[in-house]
Amino acid sequence: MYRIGELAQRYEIKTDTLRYYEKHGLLAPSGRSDSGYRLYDEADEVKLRFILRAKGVGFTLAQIQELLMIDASRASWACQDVKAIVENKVVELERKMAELKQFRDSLQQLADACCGGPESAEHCSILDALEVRS
Amino acid sequence: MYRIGELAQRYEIKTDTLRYYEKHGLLAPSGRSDSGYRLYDEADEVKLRFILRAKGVGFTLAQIQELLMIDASRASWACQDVKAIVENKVVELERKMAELKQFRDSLQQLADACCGGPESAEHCSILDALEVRS
DNA sequence: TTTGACCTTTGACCAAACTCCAAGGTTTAT
DNA sequence: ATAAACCTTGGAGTTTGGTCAAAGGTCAAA
Repeated sequence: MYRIGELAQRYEIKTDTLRYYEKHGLLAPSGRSDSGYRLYDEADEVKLRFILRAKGVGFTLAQIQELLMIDASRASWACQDVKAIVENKVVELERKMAELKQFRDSLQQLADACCGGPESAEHCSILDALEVRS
Repeated sequence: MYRIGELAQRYEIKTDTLRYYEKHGLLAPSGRSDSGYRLYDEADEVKLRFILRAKGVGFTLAQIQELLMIDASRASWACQDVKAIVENKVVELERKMAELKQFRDSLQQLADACCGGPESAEHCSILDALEVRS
């Protein structure tokens, strides 16, 4: 069982952030010490990792909370419902990936076309690079 | 030349958002009518599309402003500098894409493994799905 | 010429996701 | 036994990115 400071330090977040997650129903410590200190266990840590990864790929805390609640109560859901929700998220992620890929390809083409020398970048327009390709 | 309402409507944003972008140095209309109405031209629209696309792939307005300023003053930059900046952005985008891909693959595997039937989803854990694969 | 749909500005307000502060209790090392 | 480094709560403040409202000016159609 870890105290809040240890968990925060290991994931490079503030203790305040963990308290914020608790307050907003995302991650409650599984216990408290006699003196009232929050105590987190391995399962809490798994949940935290999930939260941080999901946040990293652009989900809002509200969306993450939804996923966590589905997961926590999955015994009372039907497989087909969970599958549908997960497949929706997959579609959402793929849309995001496609957007990112287009953006990257455009910038990559600009970088490739740019001589990279010491002369003026007059013709290296970032706006133009992102304009043409749909 | 379009007025603020027309441009806003075409990009499904609020007129207030365009005024906000102007106030924060992202997009100023290229002119004003006699009566003081903002007038946007084709180049402003290109810039707006850039802003919306960049925002769509997760850049903050501050980062977008930076790119716009580099673009606007590129005549006074060296090719190598612009190329370096653009290549940095490409790396950033690729990191994001890799994260997204991992997340999607994990969820996809859960969806694939899930029977999708009417029985309890006890064994379809979203947290578990995202846990193992690094 | 007046009604309705536009536009202007200033300034307040909002939600999300933290982040900090104050006042105090706990633990641990010396 | 006392200082340093933790922890508690409650509440206030911050940043980002808008969004709304008030009070008024403009313009086109009937």
